Amino acid sequence: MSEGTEQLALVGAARQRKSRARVRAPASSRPVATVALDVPLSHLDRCFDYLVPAHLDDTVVPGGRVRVRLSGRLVDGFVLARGEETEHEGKLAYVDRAVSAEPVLTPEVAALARDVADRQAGTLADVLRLAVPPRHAAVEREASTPAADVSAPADAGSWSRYPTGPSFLDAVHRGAGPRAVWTALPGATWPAEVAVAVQTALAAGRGVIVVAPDARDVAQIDSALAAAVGTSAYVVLQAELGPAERYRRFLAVSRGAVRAVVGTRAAVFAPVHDLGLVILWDSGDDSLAEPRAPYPHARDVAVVRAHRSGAALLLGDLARTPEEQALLASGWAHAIEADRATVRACAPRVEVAGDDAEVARDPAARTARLPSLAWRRAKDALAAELPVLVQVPRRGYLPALACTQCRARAACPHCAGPLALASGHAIAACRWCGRPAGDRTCTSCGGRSLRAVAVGAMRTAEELGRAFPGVPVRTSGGDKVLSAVPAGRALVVATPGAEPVASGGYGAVLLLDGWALLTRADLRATEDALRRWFAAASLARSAGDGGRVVIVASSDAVPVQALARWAPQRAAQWELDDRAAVGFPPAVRLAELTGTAPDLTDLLATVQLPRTAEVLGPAPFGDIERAMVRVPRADSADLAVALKAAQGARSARHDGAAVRVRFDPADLA
DNA sequence: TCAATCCGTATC
DNA sequence: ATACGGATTGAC
Repeated sequence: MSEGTEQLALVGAARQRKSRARVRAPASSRPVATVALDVPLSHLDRCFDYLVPAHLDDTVVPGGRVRVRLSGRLVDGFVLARGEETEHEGKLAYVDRAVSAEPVLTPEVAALARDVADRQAGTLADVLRLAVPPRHAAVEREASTPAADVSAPADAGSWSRYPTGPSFLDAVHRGAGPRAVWTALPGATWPAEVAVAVQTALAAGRGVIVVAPDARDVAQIDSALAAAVGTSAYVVLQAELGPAERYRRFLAVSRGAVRAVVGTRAAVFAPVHDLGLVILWDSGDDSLAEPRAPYPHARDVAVVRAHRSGAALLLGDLARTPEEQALLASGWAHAIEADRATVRACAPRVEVAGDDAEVARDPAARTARLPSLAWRRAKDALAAELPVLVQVPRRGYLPALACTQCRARAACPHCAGPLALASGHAIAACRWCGRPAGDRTCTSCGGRSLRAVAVGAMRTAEELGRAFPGVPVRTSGGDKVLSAVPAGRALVVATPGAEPVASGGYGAVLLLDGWALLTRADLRATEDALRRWFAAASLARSAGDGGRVVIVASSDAVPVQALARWAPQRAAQWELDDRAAVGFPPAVRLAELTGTAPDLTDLLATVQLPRTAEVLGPAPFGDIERAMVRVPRADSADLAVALKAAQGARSARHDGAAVRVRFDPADLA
């Protein structure tokens, strides 16, 4: 045989093998598989039907993973359904391979993910990447360990401190799907209260999801839950687990072996069976905003999921976010909060050291620029052998422009966006719509001049320590965060969000540089400052036990007064009203579009926006550009549909790069 | 008149 | 991405 004919024979054999493999028959029952493909293209974000070959009949299951051919190349996908019919007019291709017969994508989560993708103008594939962890074949072969049964109903316990608390638990027990915004009383009881709610749903035979912003909060809930129902009644899901363990626990949930999940933001998608309750703790923390496309916030996902599935929803905080206030104002959720007398009994006494406060005479305290009130309260606590917490702002907040007279945030007269001085320009311009703001007056005091607020001048722990000689100093922040400190005389210096819990509570909590948190160049600065103040102040002992909080800030600022009166509800309503007045979320729906100038221009020219839409910009945004589109909340869905359609048209034409679309971004400056 | 090539569009 | 169809172009 010559070399040439040998080659021909080989090619012939290969072709024969191939064609023999092609002689396939469809499965005799439900031969059509509807598949959601893992492709990044926006215009391909829909289902495709494939034929199930007979030999894959048992392994192509709804919720399982397959590999199929799409226009010549092999792509991964999830089977959404098996059926008899297809709507597709043309010929169906066969499923190429059944990757896994493990039904990891439950119908409920698939529908939720579709809903979330639509609301965020994103693709189902992107949401599924957030919702379903990567497969681990070895783990899939293991059996899941069934959870311990929880049959003992929980005692309402400290929930009875809230007038509507017991009725909420009762409604959860009945499976009535109540929705509540819960303002937790200060102190360390909230994890135990979360555990009671979880136990209530579990004892009623329902599934539960608890989501918290970070590993520290998850750990607190974990230990309270372990005490209430035992560690084998639930799983903890967080990113730090590693792929195998993460998938193992995920499978325990998707197989129904475990009914309760505690975790960070991705846990809101956990395929818990017969979901009866979703709890979201501290939803104002921006770790709950997903940083990957399509940027859903765990709060929005939780709201949508509870709404779709009829599960109960509990949004718990020490303060209250404007979004929660909006849910209450619309009547969608009801409030769980203690009456004034109970709040007064649990809260510490909050005192304000104003801007012009007298600085302590003590030389060391003077060096640390400690107001004398703060210094005295700390001294008293230390004398009583109690720890003192000092909250100091982090370095490196974005410098904001503020009114020289009253320190109010400088806002654009046209769209209320933040003003900034571009390098080399003497006139401030709006970062959102780009308009120069040469001749403006401050809306709060009428002042005409602006200045950059130098924030983040962090006082060092050593500096503060010198004001209290002989007292042990502990620091918590950055990459070394303490979760707890023992009772006893100590000075604990922490950055916001990194405050350790003190056993028995702090004798005094000093919130230094309050105005620095308030004047951050972020639209959520006020909300965020309040959340961090309430969180730190909640670690103090109650007023009756001598707990004192000193905040160094202007005493006539509304948020400062809200803290002093321990009235997070009033602060949230005030903030929501303010956002409505200037047109910020959650009073409106705002889409942030970022991309190169040509891409943005093209998208904005293509998109068929709702009539009510207002376009701000594009304006420079780092190396690229940014535009904002805002609509009344009633038109949110129309805006998302319009942006999705425009993105789809662009991706179908292969016109330029995609434009990033984020709705109501958590960090807005 | 026919084939090679280009462009736009769908992808099951 | 790649494949396909229809239109366009260029050589005979």
